[in-house]
Amino acid sequence: MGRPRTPLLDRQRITTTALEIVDENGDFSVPQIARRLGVQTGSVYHHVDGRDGIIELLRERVAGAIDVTTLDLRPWDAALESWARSYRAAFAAHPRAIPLLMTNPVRAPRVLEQYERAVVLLRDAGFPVAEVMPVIVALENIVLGSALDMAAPTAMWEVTEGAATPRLAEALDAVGGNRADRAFDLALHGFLAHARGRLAECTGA
Amino acid sequence: MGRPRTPLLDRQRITTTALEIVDENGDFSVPQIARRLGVQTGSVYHHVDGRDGIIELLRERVAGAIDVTTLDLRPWDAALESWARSYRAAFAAHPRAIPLLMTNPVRAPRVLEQYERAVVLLRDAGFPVAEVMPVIVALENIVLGSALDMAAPTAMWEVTEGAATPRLAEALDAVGGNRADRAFDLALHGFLAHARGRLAECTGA
DNA sequence: GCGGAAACCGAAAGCCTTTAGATTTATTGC
DNA sequence: GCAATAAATCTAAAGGCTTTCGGTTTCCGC
Repeated sequence: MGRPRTPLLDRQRITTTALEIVDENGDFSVPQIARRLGVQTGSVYHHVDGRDGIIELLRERVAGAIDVTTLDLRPWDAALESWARSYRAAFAAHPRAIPLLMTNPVRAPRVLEQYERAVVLLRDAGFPVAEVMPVIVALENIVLGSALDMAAPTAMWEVTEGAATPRLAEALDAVGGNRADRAFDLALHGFLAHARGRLAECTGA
Repeated sequence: MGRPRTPLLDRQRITTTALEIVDENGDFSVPQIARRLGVQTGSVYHHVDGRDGIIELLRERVAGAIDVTTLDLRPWDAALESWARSYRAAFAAHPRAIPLLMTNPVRAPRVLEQYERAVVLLRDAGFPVAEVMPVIVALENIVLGSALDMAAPTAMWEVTEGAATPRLAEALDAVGGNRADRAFDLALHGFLAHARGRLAECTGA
């Protein structure tokens, strides 16, 4: 059959289709993508660096939804909070993709720049050099832990029936449907309050 | 060949071998397990409910290392902190297994009981019913986010070379080799301080 | 002792990932 | 304009994985 007059595939369409399939099934395979695009499996490999390459594209696509402008906000804690919320929202938009994306770092320079800017933000705010990375990583732990919770609700939520855990069932009933959001808010606010305190110690003393 | 005089397989040995392989390779397959145990692939399926069943066994095995007695400690915040540390340490002992374990809830009753006890702990301490689950889930987010960080260091740690992010490189140099631990401590202490404050508001007002 | 259950083997179906060569079309240099 | 090269697709195949099924031998209760 040879080369078609107008290309049937490109990285963008492959990425979009893969994300579609992941949103539906929680996973994808190269043959599935090829079938949806009306193409043979092998053809996909001419545009993409294997299955892992597709995952990398998904990671960039999802991370691309993070709002970069949040890091321009002031004061620093408002910027950090907005960034964390936008970060989490980007993953929340594709919860079933999270397990695929979480296990490898984001390599896109676009994301690395955000970390660079976060460092500058905290240094300018008065944090000592050695304190900056712990703050950023801690925030990231909260964001990713919460994102993971949205993708893989940890146990119990479905096992409430078991009469072996009555108090747990009680506590679960008492929370609305927004348990994930409330937990995230709690962890985020707690962390920011603590960070403000540390900064006051450093600059005030 | 038929049934052997002494069984060659059991769930325990399968679990141990699977964990070994995961520790080495970050993943496992049923044929790999069979080869190590000198057995045909199909035989494994007589002891285990498929590949997913093996993952469930791994999850129970790893979670089994969580120290249950920590929840007996008082006051409540000491108990919570010890529990979180033990929880994290259990996963940290097998970092490469984390991606496999994180994406599904733990179904083992042994773990569910821990949540029941955590609920009782917080209720007794004075937390209102509706506040209990957010506190537990938030703590869990921090623990799992931090565990994930140990398994999949988020970007940058290896990409420091790029001169495009000088301030980031600077901040990275300023932290010792314990970045993951320091971030976890920061998030944990921040969260506990916040929780103590919330409790004071509830009981004091 | 006998019948059924248990534990293993061998083999096969069906999926996936990845690579290689063949074929046709586009592009580029002259 | 033409020849050489590059690009995009197909066909085909190797090799791995998961899971199931039937056959064979051994154990256990009665």
